[in-house]
Amino acid sequence: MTKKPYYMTTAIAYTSGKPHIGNTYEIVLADSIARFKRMQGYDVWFQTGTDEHGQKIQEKAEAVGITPKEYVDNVAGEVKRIWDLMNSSYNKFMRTTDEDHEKVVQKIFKKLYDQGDIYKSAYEGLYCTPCESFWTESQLVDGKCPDCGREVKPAKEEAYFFRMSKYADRLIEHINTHPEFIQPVSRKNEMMNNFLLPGLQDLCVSRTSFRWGIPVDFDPKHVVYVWLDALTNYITKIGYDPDGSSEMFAKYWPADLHLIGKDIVRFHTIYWPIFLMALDLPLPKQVFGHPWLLQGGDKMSKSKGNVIYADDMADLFGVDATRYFVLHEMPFENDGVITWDLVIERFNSDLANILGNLVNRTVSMSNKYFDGVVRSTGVTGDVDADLKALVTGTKAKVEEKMEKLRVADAITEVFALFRRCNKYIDETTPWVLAKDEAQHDRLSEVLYNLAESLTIGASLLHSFLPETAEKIVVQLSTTLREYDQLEIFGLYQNGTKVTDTPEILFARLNAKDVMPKIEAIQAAQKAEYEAEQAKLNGEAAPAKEAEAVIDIEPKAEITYDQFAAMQFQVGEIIACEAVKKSKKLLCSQVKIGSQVKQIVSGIKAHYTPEEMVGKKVMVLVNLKPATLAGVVSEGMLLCAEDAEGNLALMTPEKSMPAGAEIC
RNA sequence: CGCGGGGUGGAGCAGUCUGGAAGCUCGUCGGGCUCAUAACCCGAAGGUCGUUGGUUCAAAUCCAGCCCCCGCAACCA
Repeated sequence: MTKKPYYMTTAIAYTSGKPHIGNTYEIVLADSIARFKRMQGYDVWFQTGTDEHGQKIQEKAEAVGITPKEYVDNVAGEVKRIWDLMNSSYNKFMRTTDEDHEKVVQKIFKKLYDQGDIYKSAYEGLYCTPCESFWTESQLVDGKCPDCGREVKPAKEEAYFFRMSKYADRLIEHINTHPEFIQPVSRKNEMMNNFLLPGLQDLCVSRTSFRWGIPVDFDPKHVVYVWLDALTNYITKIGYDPDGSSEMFAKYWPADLHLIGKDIVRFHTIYWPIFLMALDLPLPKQVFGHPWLLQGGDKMSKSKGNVIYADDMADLFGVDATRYFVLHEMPFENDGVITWDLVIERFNSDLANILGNLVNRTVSMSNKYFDGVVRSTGVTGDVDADLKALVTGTKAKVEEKMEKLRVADAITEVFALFRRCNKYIDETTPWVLAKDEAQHDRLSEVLYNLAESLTIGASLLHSFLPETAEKIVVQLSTTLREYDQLEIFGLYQNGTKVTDTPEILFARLNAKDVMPKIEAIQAAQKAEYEAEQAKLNGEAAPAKEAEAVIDIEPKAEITYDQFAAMQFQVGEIIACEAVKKSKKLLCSQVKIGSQVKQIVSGIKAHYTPEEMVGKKVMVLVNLKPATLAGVVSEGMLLCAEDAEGNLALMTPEKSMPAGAEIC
């Protein structure tokens, strides 16, 4: 009987920097699923990789003076190194700069163009360079990019578009008839309500504004834009070809699972299926948008030195402890929290106390009482049945959780087995039995039951903590159990001699010992960041002296009359409060001469209401009143703004009365 | 009325879709035990399930309103 194929992917990592613990979560999660599926007997193809094109990468490479290719080679190597460090068992690490991928992407583009799904037009709109996105007037927030809040510039670009609307109805139909397609289900409604039901916009699938991408072969001015390039990796690397696909493709497609972050669910459940429909290919069976792992309290920031990287964690705690943490702490639907305190707590309580200590005490007792030889004598006790029932029942529970991709819950089930073993030791009190010669055989049976339980437990643990599971069975002088034997109690070879030199699996950690190391890592990170910044500033040496200088777009010349039409006066802020329902706005009562005007300003990020009060500021008085966030504003407080968008109110250099004209 | 997520014992979370005795892990306190990594086992305290109102025999769970927190930045999954 041939094995059933199972094809799963992670998102491919964007090569803009070293992956941190959050990125690493996805690969470990995927790896656990892949290992579990293999144990269940599936023929698993597990693919991951890197997404290496785009304007941002081109710019980053230019900034450090190397070619984009050198840049991505570097980062891709780093990503792969971390994936390998985490012991991930991917079958293929693909890169979007791989030649075979690029070729097929070009063919796909041509095919879609030839059949009319892609057409040439022009993109006109407001462009945000850092986000590489066009926006319409109505999408802007306060006139700025809704994604990043930065300035947008009007731009026009010749571009190819994909006719999304053509397939929208088919996709809606598919989503409605395949409830398992988008997981967790809460994301499904989001997609339907926000994107599908209001009507799909055609998607821009090429760019002319940068070169670092796959060229459109019949129109070399264009490069293929990111999603058509990135998403297709799922098919190009297993042998899809518009001119005839490979056997491998026939075997594995459609994919069983795309594991992705919740932020890119939209691309995987709307654009990707539509591309596939256009190519006349079946859709993947399931897309799972996992939540994020967030740094507790403080935001993750390199400048603060509190970014948690997988390799740092692995240095401090070991690879399996790192895997355990991200898998266990990540809930199914909501974001998870990671702090060093939590890591240490989990490490001590679960890995050292419950698991490591259990293995250690079991092996120690076998050595102490029986010179390491574990033998079943058939002398059972009342409590044995309960132990055996739980141990042999664990497989089904783990399987059930894994079926639903509830990996954290699956691990909890495995640990419930280990907890039960600890309890069993207390119930049977081997040290008491050891004092009574008549209980010799009972004692032997108890230790046999423990060794057997641990073997089964280790086998179930293997998908999640591969190294640890192997270490356990080595200490017990046995091997991991086959999946379909995990419901059978008593397969541990009678008379096996366990190791006489038990190794501590996880040595308990003292926060006092660990924290200095963490502080050292964080300090190093901060120093590295500052060095980088210094280097960047240093390389822009000519500009360094003139750091305070800033150039802005020149505006058209105006006449004196136009200038004179604007009335500026000194205003004194006599009261100020935040505008409710707004993130950015403060509402000030400004005394100008004998009258008081209400003025709303977008400066909440830079001034608190308290510090506003009492300031004398420059006010544009005769501006037409406007309503911002439901509040009337009768003028404008003038500010200077630097390149980062920091604001400084203009105040008179000498004390001036409220109402004084500025001219 | 921008979008989205969330508010459950000291901490981190499950439970909410499909109403029916408030649960898990950690921590705290008390007890037990000594094979083991000061570990393990048992017990206890501790919650008006953000708030107000509604539906119901019954609401953490369904409905309506309100309050508060977080992200919409990046080093991005």
